[in-house]
Amino acid sequence: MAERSRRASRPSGDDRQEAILVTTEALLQSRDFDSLSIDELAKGAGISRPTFYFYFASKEAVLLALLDRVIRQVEERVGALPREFEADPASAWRRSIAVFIEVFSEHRAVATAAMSVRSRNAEVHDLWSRSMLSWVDYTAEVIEAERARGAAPDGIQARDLAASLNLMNERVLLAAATGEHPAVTAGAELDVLVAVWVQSIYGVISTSK
Amino acid sequence: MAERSRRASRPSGDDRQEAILVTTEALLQSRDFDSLSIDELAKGAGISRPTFYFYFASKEAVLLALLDRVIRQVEERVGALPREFEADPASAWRRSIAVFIEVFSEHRAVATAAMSVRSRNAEVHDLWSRSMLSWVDYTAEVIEAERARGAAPDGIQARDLAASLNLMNERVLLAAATGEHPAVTAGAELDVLVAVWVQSIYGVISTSK
DNA sequence: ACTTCACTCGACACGGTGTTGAGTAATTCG
DNA sequence: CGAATTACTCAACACCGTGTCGAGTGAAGT
Repeated sequence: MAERSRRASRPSGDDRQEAILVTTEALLQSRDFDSLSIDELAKGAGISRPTFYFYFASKEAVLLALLDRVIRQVEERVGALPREFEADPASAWRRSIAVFIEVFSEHRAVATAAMSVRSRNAEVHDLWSRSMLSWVDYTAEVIEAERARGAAPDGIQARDLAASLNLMNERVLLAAATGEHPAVTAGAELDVLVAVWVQSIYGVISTSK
Repeated sequence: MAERSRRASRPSGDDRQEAILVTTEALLQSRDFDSLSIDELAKGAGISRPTFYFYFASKEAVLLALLDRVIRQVEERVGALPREFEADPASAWRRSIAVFIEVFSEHRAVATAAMSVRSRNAEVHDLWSRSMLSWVDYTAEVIEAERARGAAPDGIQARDLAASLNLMNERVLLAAATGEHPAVTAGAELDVLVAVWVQSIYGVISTSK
């Protein structure tokens, strides 16, 4: 929108804003979000602390901007996926879940920082909530469609199932990203998650005692 | 162990320690853990801020003590449960999961505070991790036993499945406790979680296209 | 009686946050 | 072209919460 700086003696505002974002994500690779001081982010971007406040209201606001980019990326990639569950449902679910895993691990630092800040910061919480909500909606919709066409058996509320599965993914991927214990075997996350999803959406209990 | 205070003019150390714990859990009912200052906890227990440090090294240490009690309670109650999966596996799983839900909601405030602090505090993180680990171990053991006796079909690693399911429970219950969105329909948590557990442990995919 | 031990707090130093107010360099406008 | 405006910058300050230090106090043990 803005036609900017044609050879400015000091870097333009957009550059500095970007520099703050880049510095923050870089520092986040090796450091805890909480341990970052605004002074560090400012210094990293080549500005003073007060100047930082010209661009962002707080370090949480920086994280919010970073998280927003990551979420947009997931949305883009998930949106680009074909919605074909008829032929091979397991593969279709697998493709969707794979997108999360990819983006989550590409931006591990931002994702884990966001998860840890979520409980204290309303904006981060809301942004994440809203995305989760849209993924849960999508999941519930597909489950209902699968039940309608007879591919999946009826059971608990589709929306509750969808919420549980999505929350499971969030937590399992977070555990994997931070190297927590317990966690799913490294590298097996996709297989394991898909197995639970498919099992609980399409599975029936074998009554053979 | 210690034979204490027979009529002391000032309250005994144990009383004050307890007062800090009580005050903290009380404040946590209505307030964010982060928003609590040590001064408030001290004032609430009728002591000065420096005196607080005589009893606890930080407010995180108070939370750690509180969390420890909650975890012990879960362990006690789960340990008291009969381990009889043969006759009615679904009910057996349901009983175990129900214990978590009960204790979790009885001490909602402590549980949610602990979850939000976990990422910043190694001791809280480790304490919780250790408990999760023991629950995952137990779950994996039972799954393997169920597979061995032919009640459950083989599938992904029992330990990975156990980890995923336990992490799902943690996250779903946290979402419920904090009134997040998305969350499972209030009151339906137990049914939903049991459904997913049973389905993914015992279920087989209906191959009827 | 004096020593020791458990406990208490006033006062301080420190570190991080957010704001204020004065300044400078490009840009726009008459 | 020169003046006003806009965009940006930072030194300095006020504030708040943390953690520590060192001097106390009173009960219990010897």
